[in-house]
Amino acid sequence: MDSPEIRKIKANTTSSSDSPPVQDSPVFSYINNLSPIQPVKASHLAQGFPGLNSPPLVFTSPRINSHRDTSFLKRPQYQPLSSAEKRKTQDEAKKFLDGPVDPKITQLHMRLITDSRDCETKIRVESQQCSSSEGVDEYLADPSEVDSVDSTQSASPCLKQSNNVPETFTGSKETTLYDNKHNTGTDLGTEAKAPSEQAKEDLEGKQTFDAKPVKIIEQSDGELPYDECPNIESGLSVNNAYKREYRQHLHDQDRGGKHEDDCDHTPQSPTGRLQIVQVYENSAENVGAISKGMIGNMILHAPKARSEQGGMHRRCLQFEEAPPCATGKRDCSLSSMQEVNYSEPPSGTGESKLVKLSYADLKATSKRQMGTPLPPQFGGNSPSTVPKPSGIGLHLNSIVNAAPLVRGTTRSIKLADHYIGVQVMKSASVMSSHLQDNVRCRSISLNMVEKDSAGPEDRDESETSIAASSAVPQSPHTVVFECHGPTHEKRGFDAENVDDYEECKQSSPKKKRKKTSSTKDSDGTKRCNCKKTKCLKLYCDCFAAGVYCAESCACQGCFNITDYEDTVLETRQHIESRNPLAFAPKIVQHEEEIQFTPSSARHKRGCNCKKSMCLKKYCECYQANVGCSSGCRCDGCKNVYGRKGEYIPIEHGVGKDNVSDKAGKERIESTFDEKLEMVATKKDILSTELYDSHNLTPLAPSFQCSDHANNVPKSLCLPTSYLPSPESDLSIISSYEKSTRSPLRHSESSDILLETSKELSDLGSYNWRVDYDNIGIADTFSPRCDAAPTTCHITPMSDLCSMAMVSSASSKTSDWTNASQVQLCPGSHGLSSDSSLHRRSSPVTPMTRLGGTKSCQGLDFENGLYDILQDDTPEILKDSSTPIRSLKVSSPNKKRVSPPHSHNHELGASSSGALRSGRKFILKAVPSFPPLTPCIGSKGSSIIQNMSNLQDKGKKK
DNA sequence: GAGTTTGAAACT
DNA sequence: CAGTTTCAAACTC
Repeated sequence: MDSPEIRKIKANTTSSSDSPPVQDSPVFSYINNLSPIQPVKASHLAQGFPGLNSPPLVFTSPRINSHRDTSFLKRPQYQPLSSAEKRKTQDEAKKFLDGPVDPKITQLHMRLITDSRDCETKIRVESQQCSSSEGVDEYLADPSEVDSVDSTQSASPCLKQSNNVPETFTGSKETTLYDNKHNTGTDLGTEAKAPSEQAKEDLEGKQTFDAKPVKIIEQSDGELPYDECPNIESGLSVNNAYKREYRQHLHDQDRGGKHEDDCDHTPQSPTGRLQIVQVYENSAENVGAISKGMIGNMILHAPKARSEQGGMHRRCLQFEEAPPCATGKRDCSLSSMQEVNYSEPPSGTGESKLVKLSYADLKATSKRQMGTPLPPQFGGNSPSTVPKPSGIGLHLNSIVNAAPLVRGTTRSIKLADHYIGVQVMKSASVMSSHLQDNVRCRSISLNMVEKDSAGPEDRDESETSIAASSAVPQSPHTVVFECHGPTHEKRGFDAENVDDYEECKQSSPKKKRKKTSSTKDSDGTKRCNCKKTKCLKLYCDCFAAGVYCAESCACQGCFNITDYEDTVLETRQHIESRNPLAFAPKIVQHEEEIQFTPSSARHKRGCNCKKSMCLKKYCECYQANVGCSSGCRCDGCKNVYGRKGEYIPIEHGVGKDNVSDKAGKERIESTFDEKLEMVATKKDILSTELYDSHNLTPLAPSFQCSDHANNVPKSLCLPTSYLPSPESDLSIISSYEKSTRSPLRHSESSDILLETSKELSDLGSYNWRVDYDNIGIADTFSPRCDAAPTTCHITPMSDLCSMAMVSSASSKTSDWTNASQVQLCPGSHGLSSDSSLHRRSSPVTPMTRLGGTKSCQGLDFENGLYDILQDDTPEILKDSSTPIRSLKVSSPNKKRVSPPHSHNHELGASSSGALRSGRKFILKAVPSFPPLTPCIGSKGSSIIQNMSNLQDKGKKK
């Protein structure tokens, strides 16, 4: 069917305007949808494109046809096109001809694309599985080149762009593509958008738009054409004929970036869809400028390519997302990795070595072991491991958290952060980078981004980090270990010569900058800048967090390094002797408050703000994203998270079962809403705060986004139990304390994650997840939503990932993490959504918080935080746990579980599922997170924000 | 980047 | 416990 019609169309198009009418005909459009490519091919190349069967296989629907057509066309075209000149001439002529036709076609393609998108999930899997991608890729690879050549030859901008795309394959593609995209986007984007958008709107609606800009960037940046790009291009170009070529050009551009991303990351994740979609959108928009026809083609190709290859590529691009998808695996792997690492960390060297190779090279100079927990007393060396767990569900968080620990990771994280920042702005693709894979992707993406914008150093770092990550396959731990290496170095510096240390610092202006710029690293790990205390007083965030100073730290004469473990321990003990709770988590849930609101996380000591009105980071409560409590002595408290005297209406409690019961729910919700509003209104503040928290955790980006979204989140936030996060954090903390005491943390955390993923799917948590998924879907900020659900299905982890994906779609990474967290909680943690949430959010955040410095500990929980808790906190916690209001439950594991209501508030708030979920989960989850109580607040807020963002998005939609 | 502000930590 | 000093982060310019 297609062929004849297509041919006609082609002829028409080639001939001139005739084609438009034909295209206009619904039948024609339908045909085009089925196989838009073919027609073009036929007309132009006439090469016939036997059509790639593989694609069709994947796409049974119209797409298939189109794909087939394209594929077929591509091959045939390719051959015929082998003569680049001919193609060029043809292309040019076609361009003109196609131009008009393309719009229609594009619309059709759009439909196809949308269909393809729908199918993308399937396709992704299929594509990967199916030979279509490969076959096509192979087939396309050559064509792409040809096309590119042709295009290049052809003066038409489209061709140029396409040309660029091919180039990008080599590695520069991303940038080139990106540039092209932007350029074209600006120039052609408007034109192209119209058709593409229309088509999209028709089919998808407006989903693509949001993601486009960001995605594009990401794609261009993150997505490297390494693997697939060529293929994609080829595929695109191959598609032959005018449209195909044009498409290819467009696709190439788009895909170039996408593919690159995909290549970098991996086609695995369902995220590919999102990415693809985004890419598509991006391409459509950007490419749009090229030419409507081209755009249409591009779109068609893009979708196809997506389905075929693009899906994979984009998926890869979406690494972040993909990671989430893979999170299940990743988590498992990570958990295993973590476990392994954990076991290793004690030795420390083993892991560190691995990391060191890459990381050390990169940041061999790193002064300190960022995340390294304080010496045995504090928490042993293993901290690095902990981060992974946190990272599992919430890679971002974990990353952020972990980053502090490991230099390499931190950099990667930093990069990721930057990237995230961009991505957040752009898309959620980065968001997803929960798992190591994600990390890789991020790092890669970051690298990409950095290449585009960042300086060479960062690039190198990112690359190295990436390499490291790759070397250590996906084990954030490795990164952590790397940190150890640096720490030793730092030790050397600090230990003997502060001057040297300073010199070293000077040597790394970037580090200093980062440090100076913000106390927290991009990772979210804290960086100290101590000058007089030698990092041996609570003034030092690192020391206070029970973590060794890291490279990023700009401290002078630092003694908070492994070399001075003894000194550190002594000092710590001394401090503890004076104040047993000195190292205890500052944020705790108040049972009293809990009654009112599940999420009653509060600062243990309370703030004493006089001028900041608790609206700035001067306020520890605000900094921790927790509300002020009666314990605060602040004046004129306006804490967005909860004013003094009023309990934060965290959703936890309200969230569902727990809170709902209480009449306080409404109040809480209202208060929470108000808070949210406050936040929204105070975007700046929140942004800063959130940002900080974000820094700590992946969530931050999302938060930011959410923040940007602002008020919107409220509705979302409320429904979600995320708000409780702070509380959860507290609960987590308490649990953490308990857990920390128990050696389970790491294994548990990791295990929990894995289990959670599984269990969640298996257990009722699944429902819970579903809810989140639904939410995310409802949000359906973008095509991602679609992908997300699908991804979720892929695996339990995937579910979480998908959730994350979904969330990421809306808020992207951060959201994703949150979602994932939530999911994890319900499932594995059964503990409770809270626990899961907490873990994800809090665990991560805690990691992040503590993490920067403590993240390692957190990572090391077993060794680091765990030790810390045991050593310091344990006592403190033991005592403090009860002493501290926040610590509700007695037993670490039971903490959450035992106090049904109160816990429910904490946990329940996060989700009923959590409550539903078994205790096991909770217990497990708890252990890992507790250390980072401070983070909790941020997490919670981040989660909430994410939720709110999602909600907002959904509302907007 | 330097200087100021802020509030926690430390000290008395 | 209160008051003061020290300190480092947060913030501003």
